[in-house]
Parts: sequence; C-alpha cells; structure tokens
Amino acid sequence: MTLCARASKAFKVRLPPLPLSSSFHSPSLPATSPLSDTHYRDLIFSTIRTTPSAFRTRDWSSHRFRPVISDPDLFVRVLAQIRARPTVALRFFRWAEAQPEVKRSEFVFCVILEILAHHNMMRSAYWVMERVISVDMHHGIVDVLIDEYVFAKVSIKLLDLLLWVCANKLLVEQCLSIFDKMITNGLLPHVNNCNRLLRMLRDRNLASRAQEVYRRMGEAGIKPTIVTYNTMLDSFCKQGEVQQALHLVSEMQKVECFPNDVTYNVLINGLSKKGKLEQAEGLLQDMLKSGLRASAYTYNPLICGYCKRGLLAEALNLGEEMAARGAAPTVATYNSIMYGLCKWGRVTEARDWFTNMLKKRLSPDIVSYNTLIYGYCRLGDIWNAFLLFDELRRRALTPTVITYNTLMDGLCRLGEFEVAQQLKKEMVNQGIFPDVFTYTILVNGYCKAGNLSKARELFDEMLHNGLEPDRFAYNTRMVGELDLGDPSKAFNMQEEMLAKGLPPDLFTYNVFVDGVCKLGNLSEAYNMLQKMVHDGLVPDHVTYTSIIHAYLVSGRLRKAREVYDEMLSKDVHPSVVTYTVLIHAHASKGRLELAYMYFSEMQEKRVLPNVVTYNALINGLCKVMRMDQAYEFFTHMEEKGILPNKYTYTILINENCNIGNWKEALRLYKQMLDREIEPDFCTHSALFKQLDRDYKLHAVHCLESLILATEESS
DNA sequence: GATACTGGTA
Repeated sequence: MTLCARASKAFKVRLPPLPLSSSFHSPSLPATSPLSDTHYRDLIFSTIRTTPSAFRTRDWSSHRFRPVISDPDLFVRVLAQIRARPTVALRFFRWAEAQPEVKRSEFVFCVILEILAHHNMMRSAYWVMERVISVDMHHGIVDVLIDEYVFAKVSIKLLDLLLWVCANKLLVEQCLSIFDKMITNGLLPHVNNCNRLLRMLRDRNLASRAQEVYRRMGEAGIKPTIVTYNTMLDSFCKQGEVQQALHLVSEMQKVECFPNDVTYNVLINGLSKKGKLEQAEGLLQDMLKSGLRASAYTYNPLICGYCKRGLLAEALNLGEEMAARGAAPTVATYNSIMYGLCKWGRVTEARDWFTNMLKKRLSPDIVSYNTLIYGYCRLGDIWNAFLLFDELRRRALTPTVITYNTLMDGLCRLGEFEVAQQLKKEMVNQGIFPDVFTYTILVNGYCKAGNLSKARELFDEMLHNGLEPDRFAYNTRMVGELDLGDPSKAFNMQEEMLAKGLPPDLFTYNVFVDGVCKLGNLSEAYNMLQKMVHDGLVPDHVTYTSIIHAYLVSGRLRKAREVYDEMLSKDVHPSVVTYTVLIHAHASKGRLELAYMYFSEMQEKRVLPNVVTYNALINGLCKVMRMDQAYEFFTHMEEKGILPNKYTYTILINENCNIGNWKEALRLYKQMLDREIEPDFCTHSALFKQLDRDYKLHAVHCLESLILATEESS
C-alpha cells in the first residue's frame, strides 16, 4: 500500500479494526522490547483501542508511544484512530513536534489539520499551518489537499487557511502558487483571501499581477467585494494610473457595488499624489454630498498634496475644515504640515507645529522626527539634525533607513563625506542595511564634490550588495559621467537601463540634454528634444532651460531668446531658473533693458525671484557701475525676506574695491561676518586685489598685531 | 478584510 493510498483511507474511511495481538494490553512495556516492528505496531493500535486512557495521558514517552512519531506512516494511522478526540490528537501532535526524533510527512500534517478543521478548531489549525510553513512542507500539503484525499469542503477550508497564514507572513509567491492551484482545480478560495493576496501584490508594486489575479477571480466566479475593488483601486493609484482606477469605479457600479468612504479616500489620495488637487477636492465634495463622512484619511492626502506644492495656506485651510467637520488631526496631519514647512526652508515654524502636537498629547512618531531632521539638513544645520537624532532615541523610537539616509544627505551637502561613511557603518551595526537611496545619496554627493572615482566605487558596491539601481540611481550616476568622466559610459548606462525595462523618462532626457549642452553639442541637444517627443514625453521647463542656458553661455543671446519664445508657445512655464539664466546672461553682457524686462515678466507671472536672480541683477549693475541701482536691489531683496549670500557680498565688495571704495568694501565684509556668512577665496581675492596700493600698510599692521597677539597668548 | 505622513536625480 502506498502512503497516499493509506492516507486516503485514513481520511475518508474508518480504519478497519486492527488485530488484537498478544496479551500485552498494558502500555507500560519494558524499555527494550524484543518485539518485531509489526508486533510493535499492533501493540500500539491495540493499546489505543483498548486502553484509551493510556493515550489520554500527557506522558506519551513513558508509555512507549515514542516510536510512533519517528514513523510518519504509523503517526498518520495513530492520529486517524483518535480523530474523534481532537484535543488529545492535538496534544499528542504538539508533544511530537517538540521531540527531536519526530519525522514529519505531508500526511501527518494533513491528518491533524483535517481533524482540527472537522471540529472547527481553526486557531489550532492555524498554529499547525505555521509549523507546516516553517518546515517548508506547504507545497506537499497543497498537492495532497488538492488531490482529493479529503473532502473538497475541508480541502477548501484548509487551503484557505494556508493562504491566510502565507498572506500574514507576506509569502507572496507561495500565495500566488496556492491561488493558482486552487483555481485550476476548481477549489475557489474565499474572497477575503483573494483580497489579502491583492493587497500584497499592491504593496510590492506588482500591479499587473494583481490585475491578473483579479481577472482570474472573475473568470472563476469569485464575486469581488467592496474591499476587492478598493484594493484594486489603490493598486492602480499607486501606479499613477488614476484613469484606470476611475474606469474600475464605473465597472463596480455596474454590478451594484457602490463606492464607500474608503473608495473615495483611495481616489482622493491617488489624485492628490498626481498633483490633481482640484479634482481631488471635487471628489471630496461628491463624497460629502452622498452623505459619507470625511476623515483624516480623506483630508491628509489633500493637505499633504498642498504642502508639497508649497501652498501652505490652502493646506492649513483644509486642516481647519477638517477640524470643523469633527475629524481630528492625526500625527500624519501634523507630519504633512511640518514637511510642507521644512521643504520650503521654514523649519522653525515646523518646530512650532511639533510643539503644538505635543501639547495636543499626540506622540510624534519616527516620521515626525525624520521630517524635522530633513528640514534641518536642507538648511545645512546638521547640528540640530543630530540633536533630534539623539532625542528620538530617548523617546524610545528607532531610527529607520530614512533617518540615516536623510542625515547622510545632509552631511554630503556639507562635504562631510567621512562622517557620512561613518554613519553608513553605524547603520549596518544597528542592523539597518543601506538601500538604493543610501547609495544614490552618496554617489550624488561624491559627484557634486567632483570625486567621480569614489562615486563609481559606491555604485559598484551597491550592485555588489545585490541592490537593483532604479531610475534615480542611474540618472545620478549618468550625470556624474557626463559632467566629470566619460560621456560614452553614460550612454552605455542608458542602454543598460533600457534593457532592464527602465525606458528613459523626462529626468533621463533632461540629464542628457543638459549633458550634451555642456559638451557644446547644441545640435545633438535638439536631436534629443525630437527623440523625447517621439517617445511620447513632453519637454518641460528644465529641458528648455538647459538649451537656453547653452545658447547663453555660448554668447548666442538672440538664439536663446528664440528658444525661450518657442517654450512659451508650447505652453511650458518658465521657472525661476529659466528667468535667472536669462537675466544673468543679459545683465552681464550689459543688456540691462532686457534683463529688467525678464525680471518684471517673471514677477507678473508670479515666479518668485531668489537670491541667485538678485545676484545676477546686482552683478550686471555693478559691471556698468550703476552702484546706486545695485544697492537698491540689495535693499529690495532684504525687504522681501531674501537674504544676501556670500556671492551677493562678493559681487558688491569686488566692485567697491574696483572703484577704490575700500571703506565700503570693509563695511560689507564686516556685515557678512556679523551675519555669519562664510567668505570664500573669491571674497578674499576681491578684497585684496587692490592691496598693493593704499592699504598695503594696513595689511602689514594687521599682520603685526596678529603676530603680537599670538606671542602674548603663548 | 481596504485608505493618510518621512529620504535620493536634471
């Protein structure tokens, strides 16, 4: 008799009565039994049948049942024999599982599972199923259950249970395979388990496989629930396919499944992430009209969307509306607002919100801390960032890979590469492994610092660690090669990306357009522009700005203006960078009337000038020695809350030195020091270039007093 | 059973 056949009997048919052999009824046998195997088995069965109490006791080892568990075949039969007493069977099974000599087979598991399922002891069955997975026998179990060794009803129950356990353990491949086998064999999994599977696929960005599962559910006749639809909608939204999501909404309504609050929340989230905030607000109105309650899940994505776009006022309005509707702000609401403030450099205000959150007795989570750390890092305030890093640990929060990455980015921006690398070591010591973000941050940092070899080394380390570079990682690396190294390497990498299913996106094209522009190959840049349009991508303000910039640096101002006009005609909105490069080039070539024109145009279009824009203007004015106007802009910018930086001061110091206005140059120099703006080599050479004239003596005195001061202190 | 917030590229 094969094992399968035996098991089949064990499940479906009562075992035939076993012969009562010999007079050994007592379970207390001598330690060494001279009996043969067959006799021994008979003995055990007879004991079970005639002395049930012997089996009921927990002390199976002393009752000589130990051999049962090292013989799966025997084990199956013993379990089948006591199938009417599930608690005893379970206890025996648990005891067996704890014994080192236990030998398992699919059938042992199937019998105990079948007994438990039959008696509706699903909690215990769950535990058994976990054992099944931990000893990697689930494939065998699935096959046994599907091959009709137990009644279909029980099979489905157990397979559903297995799906559930696998889903809880996030074993996506296992789930897919069980789902597949069940459907193929006409055993329909419960819709809840299908939903769990869909959720897992969504979480792993396997949207197309989710669609496949959804399709097969439909074909097999598993009726989707509102949860199925909501999960699918979220999966589409996560891929940015909001249109497909909206299509599914009409599909679900056709089968009389109507959107609920979660449906709306998912769609509002999807639209907000795409930046379609007006449409998202429209849905919010629809939702309220149909009598559904808006919650933090509804408002937070919208608030977050507005914050990311820099529309803080709108975000705060929504926050008030939300509170007025009785939806209390959550930690995530605060986190979104803090992020919005941090992104725009307003970390002090973000800190105030953090304090407010504490006052409202909401506990900041790791996201709150990551957000504030991000804010400080962006401002170059690594000190406060590290203070928060300490504080979060005192609150018993654990830093995540995001915490480390944010800090490392902050360090790289300050050129503190050694500390960044040290932090990378520390995170590994803490059991947190660098991810693609970590490496992209470091590669970017080293590229920006001009250290291409270190950048290459880290990129290779990432590959060596089995990490799959994404678009960001490739784009970053390609910028490095285009700017510092070997453009052909960059082109090869683009091929590599394509082969990996990463077709060039807007960023990739912009990287290359800018790269070939910098190499002076403007016609090639135009070719690329055509190619990207051919690929269905729309050149944006960055693409155009690169080309405009290239014409400007090559001195072809008229051609640059033509490209600018083309950009406007294509309805691409110029950015502050577009205007700034135009202003810079025209102002520094003495074409101030055009520079002014661009400056007023940008303000009409509500594109806010930044410190670089003002520097460009001040620079142009200084060059034609219109110092009074230069100073006017210097005052203007401060009034608008745009603080001059070291370039602003250097430009003004330089021109004051040129015209021999040494006192004014010194005053500016002092002011910049007072404002803790670090002068650089250019500032100093501007200051000292006239030294060989009147103020050489001053410098000598200065040096002497320095020497004296040193001698006194030593 | 389903939904929100944090890090890297031009």
